Amino acid sequence: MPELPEVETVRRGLQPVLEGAVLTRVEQRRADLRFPFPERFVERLTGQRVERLERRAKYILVRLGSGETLLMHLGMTGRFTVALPLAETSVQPGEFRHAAGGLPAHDHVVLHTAAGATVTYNDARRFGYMDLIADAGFAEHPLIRDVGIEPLGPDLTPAFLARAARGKTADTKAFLMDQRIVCGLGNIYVCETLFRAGLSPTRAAGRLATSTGKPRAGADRLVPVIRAVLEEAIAAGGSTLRDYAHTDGSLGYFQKTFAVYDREGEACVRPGCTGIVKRRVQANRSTFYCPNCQRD
DNA sequence: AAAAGCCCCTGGACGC
DNA sequence: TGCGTCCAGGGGCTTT
Repeated sequence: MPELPEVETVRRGLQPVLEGAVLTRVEQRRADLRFPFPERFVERLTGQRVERLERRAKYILVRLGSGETLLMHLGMTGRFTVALPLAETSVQPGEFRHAAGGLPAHDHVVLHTAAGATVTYNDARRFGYMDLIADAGFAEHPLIRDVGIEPLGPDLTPAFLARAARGKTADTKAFLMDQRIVCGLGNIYVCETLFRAGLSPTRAAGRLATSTGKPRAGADRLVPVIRAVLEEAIAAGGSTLRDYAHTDGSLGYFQKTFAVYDREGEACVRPGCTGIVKRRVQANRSTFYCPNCQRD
């Protein structure tokens, strides 16, 4: 379920366990996820100190003492389980399924720290992946090079959106989903953003800009809405995470009710609106929207 | 170059 | 209870 807010929530959950930790043992239980693991994956991680945990787009970046960075993408079903040294405090965020043979199903990578904690990566569909990238030249790496601006940073402005959208005939939904322009938004938050901004998902992206690339009203509305949607989701995930870190282990990510996502057939939540949320398919993904609030 | 399709993979929900 | 179908928050690759 990882879009930017979920990835950031996971990063914050892993941070107290991994930052400053030394990886004493690493288990890699299969040769590939979406892509093959890099050469000598286990050897290059074992013995390393984790300097910092960062996030870029939907990637979690583990900065290592060796001058390499472990890059992790969660795909659709990637999850981490953290087990702390004391049995009483061990927590298992998310479901913990066991295969018939004994080993938990789909636990592909396990990191053991010198302090006795374990961090387990579980990914049923294996759309996630991991890579090890030298810090020198990191920005030019193919996985990083073409990633667009961070939506919560200073680069997201109406002028930026207008310049990027100018002349584009693709619909606004595809424009916001495109990680090369603004990163971090996925299907849920694009639907929520378009609803809150009152923009039709099928509207041509080029209409965010004038013919000379200056922002029009849609671009002005999108910027604060994108920020608000993501920040609210992070705040909700963060509160869930505090519970998980200190008490019963009931993480399961951020579960908030959405305004339109997965609400086909339900009444629009906007006060006074009599619209019914519709679902349509764009680029093989479901789009949820209110045909009344998002006419154009 | 941009846009549209297809594909990767497993599991859960649902209908019969 | 079992089986078939559809759907899922990711994005890369190929075709047009």
